[in-house]
Amino acid sequence: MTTVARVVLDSPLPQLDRLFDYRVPAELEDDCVPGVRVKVPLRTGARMSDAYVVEVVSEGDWPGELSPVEQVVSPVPVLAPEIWTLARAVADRAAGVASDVLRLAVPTRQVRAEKAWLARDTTWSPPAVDPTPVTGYADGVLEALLADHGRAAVDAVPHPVDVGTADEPVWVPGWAATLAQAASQVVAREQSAVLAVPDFRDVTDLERALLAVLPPERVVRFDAKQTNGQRAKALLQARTHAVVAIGNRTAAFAPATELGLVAMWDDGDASFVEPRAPYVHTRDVALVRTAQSGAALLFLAHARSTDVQRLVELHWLHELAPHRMPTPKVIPTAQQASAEGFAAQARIPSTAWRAAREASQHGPVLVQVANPGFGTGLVCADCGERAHCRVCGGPLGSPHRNATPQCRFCGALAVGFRCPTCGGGKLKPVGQGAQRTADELGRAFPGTRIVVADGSRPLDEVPARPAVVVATRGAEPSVPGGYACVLLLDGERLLAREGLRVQEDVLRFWTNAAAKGAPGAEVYLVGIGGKLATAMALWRLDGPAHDELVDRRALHFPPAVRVATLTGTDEAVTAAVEALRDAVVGAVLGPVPVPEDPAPGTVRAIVRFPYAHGAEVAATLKAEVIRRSSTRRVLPGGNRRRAAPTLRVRLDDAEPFTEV
DNA sequence: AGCACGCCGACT
DNA sequence: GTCGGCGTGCTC
Repeated sequence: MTTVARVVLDSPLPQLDRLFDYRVPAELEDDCVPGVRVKVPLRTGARMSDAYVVEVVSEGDWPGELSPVEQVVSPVPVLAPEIWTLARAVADRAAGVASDVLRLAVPTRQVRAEKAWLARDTTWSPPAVDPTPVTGYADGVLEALLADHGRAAVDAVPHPVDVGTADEPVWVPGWAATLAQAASQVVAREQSAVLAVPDFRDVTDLERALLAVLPPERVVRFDAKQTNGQRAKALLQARTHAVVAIGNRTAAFAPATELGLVAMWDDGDASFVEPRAPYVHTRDVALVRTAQSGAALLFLAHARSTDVQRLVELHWLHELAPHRMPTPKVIPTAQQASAEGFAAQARIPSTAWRAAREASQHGPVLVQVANPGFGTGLVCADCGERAHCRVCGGPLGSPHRNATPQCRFCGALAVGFRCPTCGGGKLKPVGQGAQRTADELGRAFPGTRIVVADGSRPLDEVPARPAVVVATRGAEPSVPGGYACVLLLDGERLLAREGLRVQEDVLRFWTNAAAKGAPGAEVYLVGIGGKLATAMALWRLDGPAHDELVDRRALHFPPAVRVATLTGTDEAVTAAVEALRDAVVGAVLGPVPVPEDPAPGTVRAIVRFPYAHGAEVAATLKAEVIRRSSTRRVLPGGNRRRAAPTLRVRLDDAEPFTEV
């Protein structure tokens, strides 16, 4: 009887994206177990490919003669069976290659981490954990949902929460407290939780919240700033006992044993879009993983994404909102550019300005602005003409107040600027950045400490003392206990952008800043009226998501439908569109020539299809890609260089719709 | 990818 | 007659 290892090759080639059978030599049988890395011969004996063993069987599928496994690279099983199943399903959903997904899920080998893991004390297991009750929601509702393996869109607690003790407070965002409490419920049953958050600061907040309710050996961190060694260690640690795996996109692939909960904070954040093939969104990974594992699923957010709203309207997700919770007191102030001293200069309506000044006497006030830096550009002070670089024609900007204007593109200093239109020699900024607003507020709030936080000057936390904190959207520092008052400026500018997700994004920026306020703090939404202002004032953020989804359904735009972007030669794209003709919905967009022509003659088409046809569309496209990749084009002119693949496929890329 | 197999032009 | 061009196809 022969032992056969079925392996997945570490290759991005779509035609190799299936299991291959190899004979396991007797001397490797002990180590050649599912999950280990191996080297196997491919095509010719001398050429080796890296691979993972997926299963070991006594008889394979392959009728021909089997090549032997060359080497077991390490006896440590790094590919958990459920992660293989997840990668396979995620790749299939995206018409992609499983080994591309594995590259996201499994870090490269780290011998030190493996040695430490092999030398661990296997008799030790961590002490049992007591569940921490979930606060802020009706008694026991979230606990019951977790115990039932339920799924829900959860409105987050909209202010900071103290999860510490009486002597030592630990202030964390409301969502972080809820996720930590939910995770403790799951770990108390000796099940694991996987929690994905958009950015590094969120991981830090969540870790603090978790360590307040769980011992450190129950928390495993996966984040983008980790070294390979740390990631490899975390990967192995996640499988030893029930843990909470936290982190960014890759956390969704953490091989946590006995999965009881998958949760995401702020799934609408663009950081969840994976930039590497097959470009899967963490939300989709979470959905596939819960479907496979039966774990509970929570999407926490203040402003609901249209994607989650769609799942709510399908009754795939329950809705859960905080119980008897003070919400931010949002006061929309339609812009009155009244010439009222400093307030008008700082483009703050007088009511908001008075409230902010009053609040700044006893606590910090948050002012959210749109753009980083001093301003968005410079114009001639006399005629208002946009100032351009004399060297390259790029836009001029000013990094600091009174600094010499500089080209944004080539960096040339614009010394002795003369306006080509009117000959004027003075420039003034257009647009308002954090620094400029801070300067203006410094004059408007004499004697008050002014703090600036933006991309170039990040600040995680400011003390709960009187101050005015000017921050660009997304960079707002936290305050223990929350801000006394929040001012949201530049809303009109944020909404002026074009694109499918603008409204969703702006609501997320606003609500996430508003939730940094103390319970029931006043939040001034400046210059905004209409439905968005009403939704903010009522703190009912599912309304805009529903309205938006209605519009998208009418237009056949995502996420009402799924989309596939096909790029390649005219012939390949046309043939792929033809192969899909029975599955699509709405008009096919294109094929049209790609403006930024990767290779001459490249075209792009966008097809839209219902979710129900997803598996069929993905399989058809994958088959087309395989067909096209085995016959490659030779560039005209006898060029030895290989041409771009004749067909590339990307599913669920909303980017082409952002400029519609 | 990378390499073998296979069917048409210029050479000893 | 055959040596070799690179189009086509496969990899357990």
